[in-house]
Amino acid sequence: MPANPTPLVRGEKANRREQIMAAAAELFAHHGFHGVGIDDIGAAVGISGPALYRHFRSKDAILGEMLGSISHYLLEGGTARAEAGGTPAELLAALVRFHVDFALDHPALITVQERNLANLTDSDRRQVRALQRQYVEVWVQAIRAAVPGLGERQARSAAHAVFGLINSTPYNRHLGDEELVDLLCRLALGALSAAG
Amino acid sequence: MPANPTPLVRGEKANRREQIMAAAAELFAHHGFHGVGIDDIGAAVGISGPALYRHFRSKDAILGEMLGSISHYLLEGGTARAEAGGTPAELLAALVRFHVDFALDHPALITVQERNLANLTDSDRRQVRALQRQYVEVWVQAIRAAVPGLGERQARSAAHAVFGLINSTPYNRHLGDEELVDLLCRLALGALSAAG
DNA sequence: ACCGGATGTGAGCGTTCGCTAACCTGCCGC
DNA sequence: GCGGCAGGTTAGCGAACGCTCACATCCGGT
Repeated sequence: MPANPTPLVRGEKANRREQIMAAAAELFAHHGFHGVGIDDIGAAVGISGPALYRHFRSKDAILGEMLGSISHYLLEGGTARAEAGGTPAELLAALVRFHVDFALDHPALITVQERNLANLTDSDRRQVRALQRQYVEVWVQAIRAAVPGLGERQARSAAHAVFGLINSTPYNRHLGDEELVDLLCRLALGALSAAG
Repeated sequence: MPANPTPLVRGEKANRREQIMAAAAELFAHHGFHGVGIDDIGAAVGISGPALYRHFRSKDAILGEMLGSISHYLLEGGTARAEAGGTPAELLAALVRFHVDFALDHPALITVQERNLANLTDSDRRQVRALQRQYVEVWVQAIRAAVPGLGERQARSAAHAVFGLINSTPYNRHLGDEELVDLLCRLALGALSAAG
């Protein structure tokens, strides 16, 4: 039945961990970390219950790796744009666009990252927090460069607010993707330019 | 020991339900609905475990009443301002200010309302959703009146985005209350005025 | 041909959860 | 001053949870 047997199957097997993480993200986003059982996650990828422990050390480890890779991706993308050069306004627009794209491409991940930080192991939470702080710092620098007359703390608050603005939309899609990206970018940049 | 014995004590007893709801809100906001046990809530108000069932029918009922009263309060405050008259810009500013005040006065409530809708009973969720829809509608009308050239769906998305902006800040308070209220109002109105 | 590691299953463990039951206590109205 | 009710306690039930274990299966390399 499968047209291209080995490579696709092999690909699927190698991607089991990511497949599990994607399913878990969806479930965590909808019901919360403690509202999802090991069996639910297993069922969502077609295996059942304890088979997950062939791929992850624990349920906490799934969340830990999920949030870890998200914050890593965001920080990397943010610093890359910061180092790319351009005017302050261009950099800010690039950061906004980057974050918006991520939020709309991975609504479940953004939701989990926003809501389930407190459910991490202590050590996982420390790591994720550190990455998040660095990411916020990239934004703070960009905001202060583009919007004159803003203190560091005000810029930090504004950054968090803009994250909230962007992250809130994933599950409220009344608009087409293209139009929504455009609207969110305008809203975010409009907010920031009114901050000074 | 108590200075004014009867009235205060009686007041406290009459307020037991609200006292429980306030403690539960804090716990739900931090750990998620399923991450909080009946015993945790009891301990937070100085009684232990099953005594809660003298005041609430179930754990779900606590969340249900909590989210119900929040959405009721928001809708009431929103419609009151909508009916108060004034220019479209003034109305929008009043709505923003109202929502910001609520978010900063009751950070835990706003957080729970944002994150734990899915944990409600089906019937509770229907009721809360209905109230929320009406509240959003108040905003949609106000936004379209104040910002020309915005379709209904764009206005709805913008409203959700602004809720996200405002609701995100409760636990990120680097600024004093006064300054934060001011900043959030400017950000929200700046975002909306850039939406057109 | 066969062995070994990777992957999955089902049973079942100890714990925790939401909730009920039975009982106790102090206060208010008669 | 006493009876009843509001509000609290502890014990414990049944279910669900995270996780381990012993065992089955499949598949690639020698």
